[in-house]
Formats: sequence, structure tokens, C-alpha cells
Amino acid sequence: MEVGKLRQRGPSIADVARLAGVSGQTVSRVANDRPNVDAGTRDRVLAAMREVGYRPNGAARALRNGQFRSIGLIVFELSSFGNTRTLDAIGTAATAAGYGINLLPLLDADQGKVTGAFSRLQEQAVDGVIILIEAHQLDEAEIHLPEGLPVVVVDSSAHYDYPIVDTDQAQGARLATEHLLDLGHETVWHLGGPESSFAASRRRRSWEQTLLSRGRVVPPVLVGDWSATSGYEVGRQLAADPEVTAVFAANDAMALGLLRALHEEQRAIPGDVSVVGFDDQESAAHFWPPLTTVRQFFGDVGRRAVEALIVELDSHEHHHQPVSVPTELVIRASTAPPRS
Amino acid sequence: MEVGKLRQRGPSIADVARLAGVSGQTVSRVANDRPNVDAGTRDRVLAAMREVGYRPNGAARALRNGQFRSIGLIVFELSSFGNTRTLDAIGTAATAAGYGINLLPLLDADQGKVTGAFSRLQEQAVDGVIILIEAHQLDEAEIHLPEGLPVVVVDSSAHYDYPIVDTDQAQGARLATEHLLDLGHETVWHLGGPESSFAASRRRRSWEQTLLSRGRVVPPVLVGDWSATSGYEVGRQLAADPEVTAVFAANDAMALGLLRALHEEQRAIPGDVSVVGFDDQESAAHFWPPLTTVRQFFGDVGRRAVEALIVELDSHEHHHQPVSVPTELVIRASTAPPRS
DNA sequence: CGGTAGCTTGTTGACGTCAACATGTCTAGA
DNA sequence: TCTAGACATGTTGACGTCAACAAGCTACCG
Repeated sequence: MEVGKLRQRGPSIADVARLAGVSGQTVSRVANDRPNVDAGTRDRVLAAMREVGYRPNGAARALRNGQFRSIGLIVFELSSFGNTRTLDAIGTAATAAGYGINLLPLLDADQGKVTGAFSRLQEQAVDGVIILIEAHQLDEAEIHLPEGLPVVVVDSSAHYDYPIVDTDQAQGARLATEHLLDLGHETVWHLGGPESSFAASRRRRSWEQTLLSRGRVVPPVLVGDWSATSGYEVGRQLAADPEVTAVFAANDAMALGLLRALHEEQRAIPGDVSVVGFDDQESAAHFWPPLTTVRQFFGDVGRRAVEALIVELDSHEHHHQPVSVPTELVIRASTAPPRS
Repeated sequence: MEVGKLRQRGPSIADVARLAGVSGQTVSRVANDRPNVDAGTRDRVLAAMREVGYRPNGAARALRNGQFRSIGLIVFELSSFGNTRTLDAIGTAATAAGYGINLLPLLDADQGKVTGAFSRLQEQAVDGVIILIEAHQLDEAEIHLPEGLPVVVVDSSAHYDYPIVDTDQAQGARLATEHLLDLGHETVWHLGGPESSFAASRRRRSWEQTLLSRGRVVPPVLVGDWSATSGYEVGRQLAADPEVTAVFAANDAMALGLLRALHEEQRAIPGDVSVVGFDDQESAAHFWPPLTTVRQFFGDVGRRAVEALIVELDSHEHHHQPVSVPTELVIRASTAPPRS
């Protein structure tokens, strides 16, 4: 695409200074709310600023100060439910801390080829980076994170040497599985997320261990790709199997697809089959039937990611203690004791 | 919150130049892929860059060039379905065009007090701005958009003097209403969005006009706030009224709440009541029953917003012809002819 | 009345990059 | 052999801001 031609520049400190009849430095002092400026002078400068429509040039400031006061945010799938919420929280927290957010979306050009953010990161004006993508995407992207650039990883595997902030997937999956067992179900089936997702594998492993620690049979895992469509397709197998009385779906969207499959097979929920989801997206309370699910606190995850990054920015020390945000089980109408 | 102390600066062109034994200008030429550099020299410079871990300083570039190659994006509610998708598309389109995205979230501090983006915009390093919030929020925010800053407005009222890009709400609402009438329903009820939303009022007006132009009775409008919860609460009234045989909900989330209310009242869908939504979020196909809805092309909206902004950036001419992106009716199982 | 402390204001230079111009080197053709 | 032109490389300065230092002024003290 075309590159824009140069635009005429806006008014600078010098323009304001000329109009107000003072030096640039005085204007700078006023602009930065420094003390030691005569009230009259300040008013004159302020008036001049308003007249010429002055606004400080961020680039010049960043150059001078050696800081951009901006955080890069590398995301792959912007529109997945969790990322959206986390992004929201990151935006809020960063803004509150006086940092801007620089979105660095990974372009999924053509076929799985992940490029974009990392090459662009090279020249992005950011002080640090928060990475909000799954591990395998990070691998595919031929990461070449510049040395010395502070980084915080959200929701990913632990095999990078960066601070990590994430939901406590294991605890959540245990909550879900135990809830179903406690209701009296013999065992719990699992509609898992994609193999490539670290979050999915942690949920799966925890489900498995919970079953094992109670001496239950571990049924084969069915795998979806997080989408409601995959939940529906895979869910048809579960719906057709009369053995199945309890299912833990790795997210709410797949749980929704599963509910549909069960409805189509005329299996009563929770009479014949109980279902638990993961996420607690707003709409889960209005699924039919309302979904019992594991609530994630994306807001906390985002907020703590920003906090961790700012600590790194300020101290240049890594706090490699991973931050784990606990979940909460929300019980609704989709779960009940097994019939008979 | 604390402000970070100064960080040591990264290596600059000068460092690379020293190491490679050339002038800074030559390094600059290599960095910018300019021709007229000896192959050997280029290699030497590239090696030096790699060694010191050079990456160009965005701030210095921006200062020099008078351009930031960055677009500000003012958003209020990041996590609403439509905004999310639009944001995704904007990110992709902007990145493809070589622009970065600067997120400027509006902080909803305390009680409806909207601040943040606009004051910060003053000093943000952006070439132009895309506004992605509803009109009334814009009003509350005491806009003071700097003169001469190119702006494009998405999904808002027309009373600002900026180019507008939006979904063709009227066409979509007409599609939904006509579909229900064509099935043979006497009239169509409407579960509308909040008064303050311009999109909601356009959908509502179009629904009303479609009914009037066919000589049908216009039932009273019930109003929600876009959330599934509000759809459920308001929907209970609709579900309790045997007169109601067809409902057009102003978005899918409220339609979901309505479906739940209808299930609870044991009203068959679509046997007793037909429902149409608006948005076509991914999960709508897996609601129970799968939801007939009006598909919005958020991707196109986002892409065209970026295009419109870039035109403005390049030409400094406004193209005040609003861009209207058409919708598409997706017919699923939640609509059928009325019983009898 | 000299001295100094405190305050306001101004001057200078450097942050990193790159366009414009200047210089130097080599080749080809007259 | 001389000159024009192509090409590689270097030098200078300006983009806008602000810290550091310098300078000027007033007030107050002994």
C-alpha cells in the first residue's frame, strides 16, 4: 500500500514561544507543569498554546527522554473471548499507569505463516512487550525478541525465560472435575482444546490427574479447536454415547456446541448429561440450560501482566516467580447428580 | 503509580557505524534498504548491527520524518462483540498498510466519568484517529480533538464533521423484519438496544418503517442494554405474552437471553415464537435453536475505516461520503411460519 | 550599602535519524 | 589523456524537547 506523503508539521514549542514572547524553555516548563514560572507568564504561554493549537510532540519527547511510555502488545487472535477481556484489562491498567498501548497483531498471511509483529517490533517505539499468544504460535513466528527488551508472557508455556502471568488452569480444571464427581458421576469426559495450546493441555492434565487421584477411569479425550462449531461436531459423538453422563468442556464456546448436540440427540441436560464449561463468558448464564462453568478473572490477569512489566521496566530485574490467578466455580443449571 | 526511571539507551546508528568502520549515513542507508551501497560494506554493516543488537529508534525516525506511522484508536468498550471484531480488522488492515495501532481506551473511572483518551490524545504520537465509540459517549467525553488531526468515526451518529464508516443498520433491520413478515407473521415485536445508541435507534426506526410500509401494527418497543441478561429480563415479558409470535432482537446476545426466557416459559421456538438476531456472532449458529440473524461484516467496516483514514492522511481531503457496509440475512432454525 | 539567597527566565547542546549536499573513485568514451 | 557520468561514501544540520547551567532581578540581612 502507498505511503503517505509528508504532512505539514504542527506548531512546536518555538511557535508558542515566539507568540508569547518568551523562550522555548519557559514554554516547556509550562507544558510540563513545572513550578517556578510566574503566574502572568504562565497565563500568557497557555493562551499562546491555545491560540496556535500546540500539542507536545511525542516523538521528540520520547527521543529526549529515552522512554516511549508505551507498551507493545503482541496478540494473535484478537477476537477470542479471553484475549479480548485480557486486552481490555491491559489497556485500562496501562493507561492508568501512564503508558500507551501499541497493538502488534500477528498477521496470519496466507497459510499459517505468522509474521508481522516481530519484524515490526524491531522498530516499534515501545519500552516493553506483553505477549498474548499461545506457545506454538510463538515458536512458529521465529521470535527474535531484541535483547534487553523487557517482556511478560501471558497464557503460554513456561519454556521462555520471561515472567509469566496466567490463570491457574490446573486449579480450574480440578474444580470442574471434582464438582461433577462430587455430584455422584462415575467419571467425567473431557472435551479438550487443541493440542497446540498450552492452556488446553494444562486443563486436560489436571482433569486426568483429578480422576486418577480418585481412582476413576479416564475416558479418551475428544479434541476441539475452542470454537462452538468444533464443540458441536465433537459433541455429537458424546451425545450419541449413553455411557456419557458428565462432560467437562475446556471452554464455554465448545460447551455451547455440545449443548446443541445434546439437544439434537434429545438427551436431557442435566438429567441425562451434566456439562461444565470454562471461562464464564457473559452469555454462559443464558445458555440453555444456563451453564455451570469455571470463571476466569481475565481482568486480573491483564492487570497483573501490566504490573509485572512495569516492575521490570523500573527495576530491570526479572521476577521470574510466575503469577497464577485462581478461578472460581460458578454452578448453574447444567449440572446435577446422575439419574438413578 | 510510579513512573519508571530512565533506562539505558540501546545502541544507535553511531555505535554500529563505529564498529563497522563506516559513517552513520551508510548505516542508515543499509537500515533503510537504500540502493548504492557496496555489497561488502552492506554485509559488514549488517554484521555490526547484529553484533550490537541495533534496532532503529522509532522516536527519532518519527521526529525526523514528521510522521509516526501510527493510528490512534479510541475505544470505549473493548470487549463488546462488534468492537472486538472491528478492532481485529483495523489492526490487520493498519499493519498491512505499514501503520501501527495506538490503543486509547476511555477509562470509565468511578461513575460514568469518561476520561483518558482525549486528554492523552493531546500528546499521543499518532498521525490520525479512528473513533469507535457510540455517540453519547463521545459527547460525555468533552471531546477536544486537536485541529487538523485526521479522524474517522465508526458506528456513530452523523453529527460530527468527520468521515463515517458503518454497517448499514437500516438495511439489516429491514431484512430481519421482512423475513418474519414474509413467513406470515402478523407483525414483529422488537427487543431494542439502549436509547443512547445510534445504531440501536437506526435499527429500531427501520424496523418500524418496514412494518408501517406494509400496513402492520407497530407493537411497543422493549429496550435492553445489549447484554444477554437484559435480553432475558425484558424477554420474560415477551415470553409471557401469547400475542407475540415473532421477535426481532437488536443483537444476538439479547436474542440469547430471549431464547432462554422463552424456554423457561415452555414456548416452542420457532413453533410458538420466531426469533431473529443481529450480528451473527460465531456462537449464534449453536444457540438452541440455532439463531436466524443478520450478519454484520465487521471486518469490512474495520478495513474501510482504515482505508478512509489513510486517504485522509495522504490527501488531507475529507471524503465525507459515508461508507455503508451491507449486511446479510442468515436463516437458521429459530424462525418459521406462525402456527395455525 | 555590600552580600547573598531565592526566584524567574534564557542559552546551549544532545537525544537518533536521514535528506541534502559534498567529496572521492572508477569507467567509458572522445 | 582528458572529461563526463555513475556510483560509493562522508559531512552537516534540523526535526522538537528539555536538563543543565548561566544570568538577571528582587528582597532581606547584618
